[in-house]
Amino acid sequence: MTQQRRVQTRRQTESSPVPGQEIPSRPADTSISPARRPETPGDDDAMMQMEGVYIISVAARILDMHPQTLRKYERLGLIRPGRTLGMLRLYSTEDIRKLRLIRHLSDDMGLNLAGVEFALAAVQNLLTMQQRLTARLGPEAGEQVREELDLLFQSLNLPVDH
Amino acid sequence: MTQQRRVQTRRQTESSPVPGQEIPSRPADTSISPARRPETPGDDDAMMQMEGVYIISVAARILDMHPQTLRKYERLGLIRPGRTLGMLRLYSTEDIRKLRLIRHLSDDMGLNLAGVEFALAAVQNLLTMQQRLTARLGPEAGEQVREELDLLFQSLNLPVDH
DNA sequence: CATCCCTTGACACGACTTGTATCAAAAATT
DNA sequence: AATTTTTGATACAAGTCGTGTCAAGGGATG
Repeated sequence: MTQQRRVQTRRQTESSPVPGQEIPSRPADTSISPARRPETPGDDDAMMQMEGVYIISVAARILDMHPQTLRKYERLGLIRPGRTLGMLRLYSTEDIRKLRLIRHLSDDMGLNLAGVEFALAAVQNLLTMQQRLTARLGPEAGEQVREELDLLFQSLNLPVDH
Repeated sequence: MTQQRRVQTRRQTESSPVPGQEIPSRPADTSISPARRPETPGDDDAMMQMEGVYIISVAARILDMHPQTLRKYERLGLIRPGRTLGMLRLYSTEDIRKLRLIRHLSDDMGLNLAGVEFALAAVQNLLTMQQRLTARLGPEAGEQVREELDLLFQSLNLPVDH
């Protein structure tokens, strides 16, 4: 294989803020009005962690990705960040985590965006499958399923996400 | 979404044989000396079906793919066709099936080859996971796992293979 | 209200991917 | 032996994708 990856420094410089300076303790970070995102129906698995919410520039700096890349990912349906009243994108910690996975799939594993979409759907479906199986077979069998799924994720080079 | 697929007629014309003629009932099809492939160790799941073995030109015509594409797929490690004593590639029915899956992943779903590799590994690992779970939980639970896996494959647009 | 900073959407460019074409040399089949 | 096919390597055209750039508009602070 050795699928010749894109090896660029991933410097995002949209209106390059603070030239030779490291992240200046997040200026306009939490100063954004909440305006919680639509809150997808069956999504209380994560125990209500509303730690951080960032606008696109901050999220891009945290992830070291280009803001345009984040916008394109949204256009393609890979992520769905919340919006403020003024239509500004708001990236939750969950979105950040998902974006990290996307970056890993794309940069490290060489998948194109269609492949990323496939992989994300696969992970999602596998997790719900595990839940359904625990419901059908009971908690102890569900634990065995979870172990096997961990092995699966590991052998597929997917970070052991929750 | 709508990942703009390559829409070409997929006409392979390497030394264009039989210009305006349809497949002439497979001429040098089974007339190839066997020289069975290395037979991977844990691979007796398929019940010894050695139906057909084709050289690259025949395999390419059957699949309506370019011979160079098949060679490139082998160079990338996606398939491992057998070889005759003279190093000619021999494609088994299993290889043909796998190539159909690859074509579906690539053309219909828009995955690049890294994504195809990932998807193939995922399918393979899922099938072995199912076997391991049947071994750990018993045949009846294994059947439930198989049902859920079928649902999974279906929702991922993967043909319900075997 | 005015100014400044940031975001948005759209378009374009450069690097990379990928199927296909072409070639000479070797092998296979007649 | 002669002819056809395969093989390996190289090259090209079209598509993909991250990034840069631009004008226009919103939000926050004075």
